[in-house]
Amino acid sequence: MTQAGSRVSARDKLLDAALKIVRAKGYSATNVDEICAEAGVTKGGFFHHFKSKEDWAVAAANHWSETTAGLFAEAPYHQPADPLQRVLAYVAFRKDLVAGELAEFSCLLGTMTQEVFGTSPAIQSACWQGIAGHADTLVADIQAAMDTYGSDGSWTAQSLALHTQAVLQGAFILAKASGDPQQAKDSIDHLYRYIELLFRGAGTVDTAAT
Amino acid sequence: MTQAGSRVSARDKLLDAALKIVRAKGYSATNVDEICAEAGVTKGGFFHHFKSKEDWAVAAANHWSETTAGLFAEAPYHQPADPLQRVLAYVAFRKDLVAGELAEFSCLLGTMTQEVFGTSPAIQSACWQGIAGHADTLVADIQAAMDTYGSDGSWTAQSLALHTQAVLQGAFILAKASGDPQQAKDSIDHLYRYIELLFRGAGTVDTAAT
DNA sequence: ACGTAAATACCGACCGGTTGGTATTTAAAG
DNA sequence: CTTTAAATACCAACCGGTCGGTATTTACGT
Repeated sequence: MTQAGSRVSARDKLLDAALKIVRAKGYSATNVDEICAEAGVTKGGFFHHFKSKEDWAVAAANHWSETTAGLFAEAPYHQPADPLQRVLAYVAFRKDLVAGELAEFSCLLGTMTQEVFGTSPAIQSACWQGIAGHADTLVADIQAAMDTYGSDGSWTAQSLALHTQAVLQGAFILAKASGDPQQAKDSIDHLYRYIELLFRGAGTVDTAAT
Repeated sequence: MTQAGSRVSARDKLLDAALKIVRAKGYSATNVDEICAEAGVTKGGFFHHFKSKEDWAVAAANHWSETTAGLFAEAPYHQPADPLQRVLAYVAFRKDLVAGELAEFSCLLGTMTQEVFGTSPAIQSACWQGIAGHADTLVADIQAAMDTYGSDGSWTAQSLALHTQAVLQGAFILAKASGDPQQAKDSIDHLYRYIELLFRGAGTVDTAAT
């Protein structure tokens, strides 16, 4: 509702600041002054755009969901003709994203969820929508793989899609606890192997996750 | 005002309060007054036993690790003669623990890790020691299963043990985000299936996870 | 095209309740 | 009498949020 091309609005800068600060310090430990300093905006500007810190967090969660949705939509893992290969390529892509600083590759939604699930239904809901919405983007490929290669009927495409998100979130926690990103990669390797095994005997080309 | 009867020290009550409050609200959002109120101790008592809130959190993390270690040591999943069955029974046991309120079955260490990994090395370290130490209790059984039934050499017992913890932590996040414990159970089912598949063809008795 | 009024964006000083932590005091134990 | 445990009173910094005001854009009548 504002904003032509060049200059970035204060609102956007405040939203971008969330990605950086909240992932590094968590939601509660992040104070408004700090957000403003990071964004180069004053407190008055903050409360002009958001009626509360909670309101800002909800907007930040949605902003994150939209931003990452764009990133994943254009990622190369959609290229393989085989649906199973697309799913495996997704997992490999997620593993590749694990690089650099911990706060840079972890998920804003998972980080906030733990802190607010009992105190802020609004933020919690925004986080869940983002996570579940992202998982939904995997369902079609998983289902296609099930249709193509068969499955034993003991699980659904959606539950596997959500499981991938659980593994990723858990992988981030191990990385944060240990201080070692490799810890996350190791867990993602297990996820990759699991999906291979689910379709083993089918036409898996078997590209090992390095 | 010494309590007659069930003589629990103020220190222990403060530590127990951590389990309840931190898991429900997170570390940063938990304030000392609230801890004291929950424990039935005054602020003076709190700072008599802990030199700071951070010090208390470190003690709480260690307290948690010790308490749960006792719980798991005496749990029935060690009974099966077959090592693979013991591992699977462990996963099933973890699934059974998912019951009641979210804050009651989730992990204190995973919850705190996300908030403090960038700000408190002391708490972070205590969390990692607890998680890694618990994972270590699974390594012998996993290794024995590998020795008994073979493995393709692409993964280690320790990495699988840590992966189980990653899945559990991630499962808790999905449960918290969605507000539905079943979300966690579904993910744990996938973990169970993964371990079965890793040893498929071996002497798996195949007890389906309900 | 132009003046103007209203809306929007943004600023920064300030407020009052909260928070982690301290200083002092009292109670009980050995 | 000394040590340890725990309570009361208190504080200074902090933090989310408010408020009055200014700069900039948009809407519109003429």
